[in-house]
Amino acid sequence: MDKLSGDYIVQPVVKALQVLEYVARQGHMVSLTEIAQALNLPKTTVFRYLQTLSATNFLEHDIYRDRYGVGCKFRDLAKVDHEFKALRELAQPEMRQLIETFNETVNLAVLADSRIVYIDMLDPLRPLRATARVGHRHPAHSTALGKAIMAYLPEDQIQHLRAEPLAEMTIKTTIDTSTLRLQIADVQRRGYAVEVGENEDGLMCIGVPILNAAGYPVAAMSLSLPERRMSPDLMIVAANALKDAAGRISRQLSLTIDKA
Amino acid sequence: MDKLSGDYIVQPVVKALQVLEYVARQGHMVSLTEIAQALNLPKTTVFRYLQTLSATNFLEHDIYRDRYGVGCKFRDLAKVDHEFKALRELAQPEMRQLIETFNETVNLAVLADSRIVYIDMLDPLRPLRATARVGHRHPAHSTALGKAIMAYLPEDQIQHLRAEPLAEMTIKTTIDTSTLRLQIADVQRRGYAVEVGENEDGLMCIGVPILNAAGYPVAAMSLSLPERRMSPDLMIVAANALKDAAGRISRQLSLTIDKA
DNA sequence: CGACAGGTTTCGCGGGACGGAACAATAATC
DNA sequence: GATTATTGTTCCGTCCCGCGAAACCTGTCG
Repeated sequence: MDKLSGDYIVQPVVKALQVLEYVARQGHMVSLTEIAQALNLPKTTVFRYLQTLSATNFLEHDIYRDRYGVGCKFRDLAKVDHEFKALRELAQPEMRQLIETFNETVNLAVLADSRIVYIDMLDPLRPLRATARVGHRHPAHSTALGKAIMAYLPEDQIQHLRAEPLAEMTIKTTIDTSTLRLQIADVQRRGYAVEVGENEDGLMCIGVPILNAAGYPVAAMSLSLPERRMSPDLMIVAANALKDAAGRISRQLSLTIDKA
Repeated sequence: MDKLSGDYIVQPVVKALQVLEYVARQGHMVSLTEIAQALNLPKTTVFRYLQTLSATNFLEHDIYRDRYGVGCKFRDLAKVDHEFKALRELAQPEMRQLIETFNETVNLAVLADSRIVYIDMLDPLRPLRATARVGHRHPAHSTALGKAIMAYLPEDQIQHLRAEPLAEMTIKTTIDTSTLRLQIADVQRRGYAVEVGENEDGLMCIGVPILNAAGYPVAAMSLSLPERRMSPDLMIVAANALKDAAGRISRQLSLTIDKA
């Protein structure tokens, strides 16, 4: 009971989490009284927490035998977290390798609400570098990351992404849907996406998708650098390096993640 | 806001869980203000929940960049739950098969605090049947389930189990440590454990271990029946059926559970 | 039928959760 | 480097609501 009683510690939350923990550790459904005795809490109090935890689906209440077990919300969150963690950990060594090879910013992103979200990033120690940060969002159509993911999405989901008009990030941003469609076809053929100054002036990006076992693009990885530092040779080398790295990540993901 | 406002719903808990959920779903570390805005809650309130969730290790606080992510306690619980769930689901069909074949009680149990805990159970529809229920505990040394697990435990852990004197459940209970040692050697040789009237008078039990990929006995499965219904023939058949079933479960467990 | 265990409801009290506002620390901008 | 903006932390008074003892209900067993 050291740090669990500070000024900013909310007691109901602490106790409810104790209940949650106790239930999860038992491995079988448990009764109200058992929990109350094990945690030295009044029956009434535990009852309220169980109601609350069940209402939020963190616990599940078997009404018939009045027992409580772990609920679907908890399992959902655990799964989501597990997958993100696996993705980031598998991508990490590949990203290190890439930044070491090219000395340019390497990004990892996923699609959320029709936009891409950066979930990891490695910056070189150079003065000039990309300005995006982990957690920032950009439109899918103006980034190589977004184009890479879109190219491997089922047709109906692509449609959905173009429901609202395409935002114009810079003068070069592709805002015409039929042009975008052609670009996506290119990505499908080549296996990587390129964007030059469409998202931020003077910056370009090469992006590749990371696929799960079912071939669905769960994420994308990119190399981001100033236009002036690009050359045709570098483009080929970088695109291939990215494709190889993403392929390795995809393959390992399929092994790690539960199919269920 | 339907069932989240009933009489027995504790508001602080509901809101803290919303914070937890939001953080888990982002896939990257997030800031206080971002959470507060996303959930339409006052900064101060979110601050308190974050402190509380961090203090309990459900969240992790990166002090350097003031960002919050999923914590180790949450991941621990998720892992424990996942393993129990996998065990129960893989064992289920085998247990069904066994009860169909023998029409006697089938038990699934794990070791906790030097005692075995029943985590699943299938009863036949016969009048005479075992009285234990899911969640009940018995001493390890007086049950076939416990002996089966002990026989596959590393030596130092077996020692630990015999630290306190062996409780005498019935007149037949093995309370002599050297006798117990001989029984365990038998189990190691045969691959299954037998107990007759040691835990409850008139009842006997045949138990087999379920091993994980490392060969550690994570659980045990047993067939439990009245002594009078047993015969030498039945013993052989049942022991083999149990060993086969447990082997299949063990093998599938190794595939399902993350090695990490 | 009476006793008992386990879950649910009631109710009055008082602590502590609440959140606005002030403050501090850090980052961004010029 | 000065200034502004942004974000995290602390303070404090209000009042709500979380608390828990006790009463109540329900099903089970001897």
